[in-house]
Order: sequence, then C-alpha cells, then structure tokens
Amino acid sequence: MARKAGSHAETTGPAIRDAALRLFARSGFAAVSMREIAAEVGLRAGALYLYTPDKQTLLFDLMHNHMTALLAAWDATRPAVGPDRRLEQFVAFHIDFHIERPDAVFLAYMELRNLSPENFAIIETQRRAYEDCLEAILSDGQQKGTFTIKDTRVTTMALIAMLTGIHVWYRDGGRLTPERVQTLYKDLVRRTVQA
Amino acid sequence: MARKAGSHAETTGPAIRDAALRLFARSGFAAVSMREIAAEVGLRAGALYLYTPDKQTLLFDLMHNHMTALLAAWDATRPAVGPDRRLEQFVAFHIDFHIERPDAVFLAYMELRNLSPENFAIIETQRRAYEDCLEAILSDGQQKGTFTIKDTRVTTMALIAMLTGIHVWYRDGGRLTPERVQTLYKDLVRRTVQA
DNA sequence: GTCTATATCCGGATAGAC
DNA sequence: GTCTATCCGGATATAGAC
Repeated sequence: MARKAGSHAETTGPAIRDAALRLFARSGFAAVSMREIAAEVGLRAGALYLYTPDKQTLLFDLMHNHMTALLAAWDATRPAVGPDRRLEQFVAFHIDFHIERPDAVFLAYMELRNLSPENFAIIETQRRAYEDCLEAILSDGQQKGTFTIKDTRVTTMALIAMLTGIHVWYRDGGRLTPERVQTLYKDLVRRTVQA
Repeated sequence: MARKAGSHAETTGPAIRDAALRLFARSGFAAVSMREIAAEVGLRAGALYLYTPDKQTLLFDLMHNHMTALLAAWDATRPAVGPDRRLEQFVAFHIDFHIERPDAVFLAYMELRNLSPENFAIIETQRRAYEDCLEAILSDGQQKGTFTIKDTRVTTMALIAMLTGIHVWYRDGGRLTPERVQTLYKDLVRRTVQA
C-alpha cells in the first residue's frame, strides 16, 4: 500500500477511509491506532489530520455514510405491488446490500459503543428508520390479511436480527451462493409471517 | 465501590470479575484500562495482578466461564419427549439464560476479536457445541417428520441469531415481560420449522 | 500535501515497601 | 493483600520544515 510522496488530495481521502474501515472492522475501533491507518495508506500519522479532524469523526463518517447509503438504496427500490412481494423484495435487498459490504455492516453494529453521544444519536435514528421500513411492510400485510403477526415490533426486530446474522457465518465462495442464501431466508421469513 | 484496605482474598477476586465484566460490556475490552477496573473495585491497578496474570486472561476467563455455564445449564435440562417440545424448551432456556446475563452475553459475542488465537479457538469450539445442540433438535424433528426444514445448518444459525438478537432491544421493566417474549419467540420459531 | 519532531498523556505490567 | 512508585511503550494530536 506504500505510495510515493506528493499531492494526492483526490485519492488519499478515500484511501484513508478504505483503510480505516478495513482495520476498524478487523480489530475494533479502540484497538486501531492512527499510525496503523496511516501506514496502511503509506502516510505518516500527522497527514491523516488533513482529512479528518480526529479519530472519532473518522469512525462516525464511516458509519454515517453506510447508513445513509443503506436508506437511500432501499428508497430507490421500486415498490412491488402486494405486501408479500414487498417483503420478499426487502429480504433480497437486505441480503444483497449486506453481503456486498461485510466490513461496513460489521462496523455499523459493533462500534456503536465507541461513538460520542451526539454521533450515537444520529446513527440510532438512521437505524430506527431502517427498522421502520420493515415494520411498515409487516403492518401493511397484517392489515391486508396477507400476514398473521402477533407483535409487529418484535417480529421486525427478530427478522432483522435473523437477516443481519448472516454475516456471522457467510463466506464468499463457501457452501452456499448468495442466491441460495436469499432463497433460504425468503422461505424462513415468509413462514414467520404467513397467515 | 471503594473499600477499606486489608485482606479480602475471597471477595476481591469475584469483585474484580464483576467489575471487569460490567466495564468490558459497556465500553469494550480495548477501551477499558486496568486502572479503571481497579478503581471500580476500590483497588490500585497493581493489586489486580494478584488475581489475574494479565488483561487478556481476565477477558478469556469471563468468556470461558460464561460459555461453560451455558453448556452445563443446557445439559442439565431434562429432555422433553418429542422434538417439538424439545425445541420449545430450547427457546425458553436460551431466552431465560440470556435475559439473566446481558453483560456476559454481550461480551461473549462482541469481544471474540480481542482474544488471543489460542483462547479464540477454545471459545469457538464451545460456541459451535452450543449451535450443535440446536441443530440436533432440528435434525431430529426433520427426520421424524415433525419439522420441514430446507437447510438445517442455515436454519440453526438463523434461529440463534434471532434469539440472541433479543438483547438488542429487550430491557427489564419494558413493554414486554420475559414470559411474553418467550411466548412470542416460541411462536416465531415454531413457524419457521413447522411441517 | 506530507514529513519530522514533539507535547502530552495514558496504557500494561512489575518491584519493593508496608 | 494492597499500595506507591516506576519502567517503558504507544496513543492522539499539533507545529513547523520542506
């Protein structure tokens, strides 16, 4: 990752974020030093401060970018007609998005403790907004009689935990393709809500 | 938490573990100093080393004790007759055990990264053994025709993620009693496996 | 835009007094 | 069994040279 000295304003910023994301995900925010991040990019620690005011902001930006991209990507999906198909669509979307960004996903739910209170509040609001996307689908289906759900909020949290938990065992090139994972989880999710 | 000077060999050891568990769960292993732990118990940092060879071992012991207790407690439950009732029993057991020990649960799945390779291997083996307890119930029901499961391993991981995820939102004295949580999750789990 | 050098502080762990 | 004092390393962040 070492690089020559000189001016690289356009590439250095993203390179720092990439390196920080990878290292934070691997070892945890508190265990990674600014020196390590700099070394990964081929800089000295002091140079990082041209791109971020401090380490805390670097963490927050990574998490905030991830959550913002997640919410925007879901907003951009065309609604399927019925709640049943919309739920399938959510499952496919969630699995795709999360399988493609394992480090960001890991960070977004492992490093909440290391955010300052103000930053934590912002990320929590985004997290809640995402949960509400799923809850709306469940409520809609329940109201239309497509689903039979005892407690919408609990089911929402149960399904999100189930879906996000994929990152614990899923490995690229492992026993199951992403498509197979999607099929299996669509089935599991359908069963938990079906009338 | 301050206490008078003197000899307290029998109480100090557990007090240190309690404090470490609480602080590690709250702030993360890497973010907590030995001085903080000592202060919480009313000691100076040096005194901790009479009770643990180092910080890493302190973490490992907390996680190892938790996993050992978990496996022993499940082994101690009397098997229900059919796989259907045994699965219900597992759900009730898991929820009870985890609701009673939120800090230990949090630690056991958040701090794997901070274990030394040798210690990690030990905890991973225990984790896998616990997963296998659930998988055995699912396989048994599948074989007997009580359950209809597409992929036993994936369903195992999905259910464990769903159940363990309760810690994200459950709060003592909140909207739902532990009994209500159990009822709701038993229903969700039954649906995902039922024939 | 990056480096070197440094201020300042805090970390884990140990030695020896009490 | 605990404390004080300390070693030694490494942390974040800044100042000023290039």
